[in-house]
Amino acid sequence: MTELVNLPKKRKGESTNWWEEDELDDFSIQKWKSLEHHGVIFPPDYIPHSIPLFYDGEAISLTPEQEEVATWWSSVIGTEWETKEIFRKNFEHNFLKLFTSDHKIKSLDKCDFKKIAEYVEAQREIKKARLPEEKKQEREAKQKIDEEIGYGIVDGKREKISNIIVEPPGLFRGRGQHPKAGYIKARLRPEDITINVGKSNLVPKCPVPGHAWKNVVHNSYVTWLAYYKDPELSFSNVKYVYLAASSKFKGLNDKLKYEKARKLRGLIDGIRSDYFDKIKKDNQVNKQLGTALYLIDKLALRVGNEKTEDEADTVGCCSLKVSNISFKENYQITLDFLGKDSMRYFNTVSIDPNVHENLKKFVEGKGQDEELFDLITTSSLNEYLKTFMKSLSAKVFRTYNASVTLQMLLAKFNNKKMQVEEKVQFYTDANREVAILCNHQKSTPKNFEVQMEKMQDKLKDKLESLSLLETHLKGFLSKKIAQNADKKLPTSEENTRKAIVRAKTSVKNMEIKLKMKDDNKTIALGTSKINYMDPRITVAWCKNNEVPIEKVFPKALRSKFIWAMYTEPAWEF
DNA sequence: TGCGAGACTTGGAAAAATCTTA
DNA sequence: TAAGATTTTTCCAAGTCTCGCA
Repeated sequence: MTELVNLPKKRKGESTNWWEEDELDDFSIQKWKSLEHHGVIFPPDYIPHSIPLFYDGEAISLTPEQEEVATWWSSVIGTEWETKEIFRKNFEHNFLKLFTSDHKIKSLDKCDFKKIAEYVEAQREIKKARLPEEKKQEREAKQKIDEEIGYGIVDGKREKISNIIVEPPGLFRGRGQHPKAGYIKARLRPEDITINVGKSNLVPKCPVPGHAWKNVVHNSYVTWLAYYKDPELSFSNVKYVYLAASSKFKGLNDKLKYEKARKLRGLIDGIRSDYFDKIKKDNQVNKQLGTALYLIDKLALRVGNEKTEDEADTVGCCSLKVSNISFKENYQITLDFLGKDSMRYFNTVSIDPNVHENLKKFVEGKGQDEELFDLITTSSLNEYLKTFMKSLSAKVFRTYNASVTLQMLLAKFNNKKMQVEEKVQFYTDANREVAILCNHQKSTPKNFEVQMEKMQDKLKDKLESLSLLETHLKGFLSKKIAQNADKKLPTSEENTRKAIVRAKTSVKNMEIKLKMKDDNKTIALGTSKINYMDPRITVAWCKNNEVPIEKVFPKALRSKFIWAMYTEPAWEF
């Protein structure tokens, strides 16, 4: 077999790779013994441009603080954020708070940001028009900083950090109908940052003169290097600074995740028969547990934790409402709800008759806004799962089903003679099935229709030249001179035949490309690749079928899944 | 038991990088 | 060889799930 993957060569006796170590220290308890890093860095200060805002036609000069916020709004103009009601309302509320109560600015509608927006646009153009040389210099400067402070040292090993620059201030872009979208994210200071380093390691120097970190801790039971929380936004989550995906911390956890899903594979038959028992004969609580788990297993739904009022109103399995389900003939149901990131889940499926009957009962006598599964919680469901395996939880089913589906689909491959491109397409088709199962969507790309038309035109051209060649060939066969002899057509019968073969391939490739583009229009393939499908399935398949791994895993994924790159061709999930 | 804090994974959009094409 | 298309990476929002506390 050819060497398909460029891997670091192992030296004799060397075992510095965590995935090759027989005995891993108990990672579930203590994560590290020594931890050293440079802390975080802050985005550059705001540089005022002194362009006024116009209010009722009158130029109003702004303080730097007001101006910065006005500039954020200006950069939103022309996007859908500008007209999004909640975003607009919250922004107005928070923007007006920056002015004293006797200030004449009282309403966003009367604010004219045109001049600032022009400035923002001009800045964009300048950035876009940078010469390649400038871009290169910028990139190199960035890399230098990254090289200097973008790494930490964990137990003596140098590891990449994923996010050393703290989040810049700006407008909070909550998805869907997030009730707080449009709020102002504050500029963070060192006094907002808690640093985590080893007790005997150097505490990173605060990069802002005259300031100090909020706190320095030595917590070896966690993997974060620092955390912060926006001091102004009560609803905002804590943000952590972690090592990059290629690190041991992330890689080991990732591997453990897939191993857990593999364990589930061994238990799945028993679990399925158990939840079918619950579905059929137990009491109401158990009926709901069994039914919910059935949906999670069959449809790869998320578990659906309760949400607070400060979040968008989305649901998962346990939080489904009566309004999200409708019943069809032949034991079919339609689920229609907004899931994570307010992505719509809309699916009509045939389900088990007992489940169908249960669901109908759960809905009986309830209002549209009431919970379908009112007797269970995500905690009680996960507790039920713990009876099968200590570490089992609902999300493992998504990992398990995604991986099993990929493996099953890839196993159907039986044409090693295919071109690599066709093999990759086969893989992509399998990937897409998984993405559809997990409901990973993306919005239709800009200009999609135009691009499709262009491709259709090209295909038409190709078909035309093919038929031209075929006519030309007939000319040879009937010993007549072809009609289009003036055009550049092959001068011999043999060459014409060859040209026809080439043209046919070209047509076929174009058709495939066109179909792929259309099929992938709203399907996001990356999420399942990055998070759900065990990479070892992909690596083994690639090795078996002589597909270079870089055709399916780009650089970042290859280093994220470095632990899976040595997988044997015979490996199975 | 219910709840919120805390830590970690998962997610789509946008930016940046790279490839393709006229 | 620049513009456009496509792929890859970055960004940061939004999930899951455990744990400790009242």
